[in-house]
Amino acid sequence: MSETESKNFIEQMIDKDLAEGVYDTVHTRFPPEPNGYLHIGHAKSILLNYGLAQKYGGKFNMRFDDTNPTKEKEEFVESIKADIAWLGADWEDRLFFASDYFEQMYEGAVKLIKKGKAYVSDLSADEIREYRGTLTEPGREDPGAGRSVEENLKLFGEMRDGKYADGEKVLRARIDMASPNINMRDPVIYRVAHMTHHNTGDKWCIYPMYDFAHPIEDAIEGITHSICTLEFEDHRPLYDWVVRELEYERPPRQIEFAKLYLTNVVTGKRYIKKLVEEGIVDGWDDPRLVSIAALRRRGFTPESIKLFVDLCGVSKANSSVDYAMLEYCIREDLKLKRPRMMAVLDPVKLVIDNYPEGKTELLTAPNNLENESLGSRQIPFGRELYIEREDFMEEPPRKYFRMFPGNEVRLMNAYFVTCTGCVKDADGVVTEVHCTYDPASKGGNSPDGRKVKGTIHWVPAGESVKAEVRLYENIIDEEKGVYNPDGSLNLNPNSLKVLKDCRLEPALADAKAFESFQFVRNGFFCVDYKDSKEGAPVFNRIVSLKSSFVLPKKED
RNA sequence: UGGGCUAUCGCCAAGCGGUAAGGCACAGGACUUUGACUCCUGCAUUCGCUGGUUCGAAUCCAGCUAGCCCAGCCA
Repeated sequence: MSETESKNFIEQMIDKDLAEGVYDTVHTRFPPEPNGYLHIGHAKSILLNYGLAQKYGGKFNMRFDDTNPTKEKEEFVESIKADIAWLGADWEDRLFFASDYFEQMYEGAVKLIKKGKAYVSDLSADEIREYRGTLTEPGREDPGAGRSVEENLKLFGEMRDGKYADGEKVLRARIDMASPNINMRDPVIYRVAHMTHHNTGDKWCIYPMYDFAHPIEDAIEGITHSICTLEFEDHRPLYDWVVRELEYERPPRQIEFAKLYLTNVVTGKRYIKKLVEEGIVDGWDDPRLVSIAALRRRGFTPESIKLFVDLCGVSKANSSVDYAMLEYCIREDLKLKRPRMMAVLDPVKLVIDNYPEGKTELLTAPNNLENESLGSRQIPFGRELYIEREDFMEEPPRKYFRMFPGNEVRLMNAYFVTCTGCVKDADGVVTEVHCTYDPASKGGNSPDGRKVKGTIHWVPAGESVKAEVRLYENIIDEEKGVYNPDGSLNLNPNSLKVLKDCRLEPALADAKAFESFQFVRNGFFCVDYKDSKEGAPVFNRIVSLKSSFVLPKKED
């Protein structure tokens, strides 16, 4: 970090810890439960934790918080690892599973029992809820709280040995049933669950709860700063209680920050599930979603997501970041990196009447004017081309600089042409635009120094490749907001537009899956990996340009 | 309504007692082989509200108000 940049509140806390000698290093971790796919919100946490370790010359661990086998699956372990690696967070050789610490957690629980700080309860889940009291009334003591250390030890051992059915007994921490913080009212720290665990198989039938397991996981790994989201603030006293009672030296410190929310996108798992099940989207990686896999498929880069997360900042204020900020980040990242190619999304034929019939020539086009290192390519040019339908108007509005009868424009990287008219079908739809060219203006400049106001893109009619292009918009209706009054989603009926008759310049025919390009005036596009195998590639629009789709306003 | 947390421009966000950074968005203008990009310019006499302390307050104190989180044998 540069000296001039301000530090976020977490960095300030770390600086203080380091200065006071509370810790002499920084060790962070990202601890997802393998119960679903990662999304943009997780990216913030991943990049924050990884970035902190980097800035302070410390370490970053990857850890699966797999303490509840009823929710977890192996497939999520793999997808999460892939997403984090793609984002560029490197855990080196430190990939851990909370379930690998079950023995130590068990020993910790035994230690608590021996200290009189934990006891076995016979209460049912419903009874525990009743005994816990409410937000305004204190709880009552659990009948099991009176058991002796010996009896607790024996019972807990029997829980481990499988003597009890699910829900029959739990282990509770003895803290304070009257605490105003409900998390401190003798929280359950172990429950019975006869179930096969993805990692430990059938070795265990009791599993630790998050509040007990997490601080132990952090302490075992030597984590210094355990960064989590705001909803765990109330759990911090319990976190501190666990590491204190278990007498860890240099216990980790929990720090909470606000989750990242984005405007006009669906992040709720149950809503995404519904969209997938109802076939509204084509899976958890549908480009309209903001899962890491969806963003990747759409063509977002790890760099753009890093930029985005950095621009959003870190604070404790709940907030929702404008989607436009994400769009800015991908444009910013790609604009100098990727070639600018010509692709006509809505083609109409352009005939150059004074260009020799049968003649073709190769014209040279720079791949990116702002980045010479991207080189150049050759494009075949001939008498018949395709241009964008919106680039011709028989009766143009004011300030329209493109094709209209009598007007001269530049065909990008090619020649000046003067529009002479058009041909229409019986319904009045333009089927051909006609023009004449100035052979002296090859390359796009006239030797006599005359200027044109408009430049339009084109592809050769004969040698262009036909392709499908998918334009994605937010799946949520931006005007109406995310939810309907009844709680259902406000879907945007135009969230996906498929253009089947697009024409690309020949060089685009060989584009590979995930490869991205700038289409002149139409934005940034990426080859969809799911459809890249057969025939011409299918392009997903990553993001459009800021305003080039807007036709001139009708003025005067 | 018990406890915890938050409140600075349309959206994020610095600021930590010395007189409101920055980014996104937006609006003008210049430039342009696309109207994009780039480049200029503009954009909070005011920091949820009300009092108080102080020479001086977004920053300290008090009292309000609003929003978020907590009563899983989820994480």
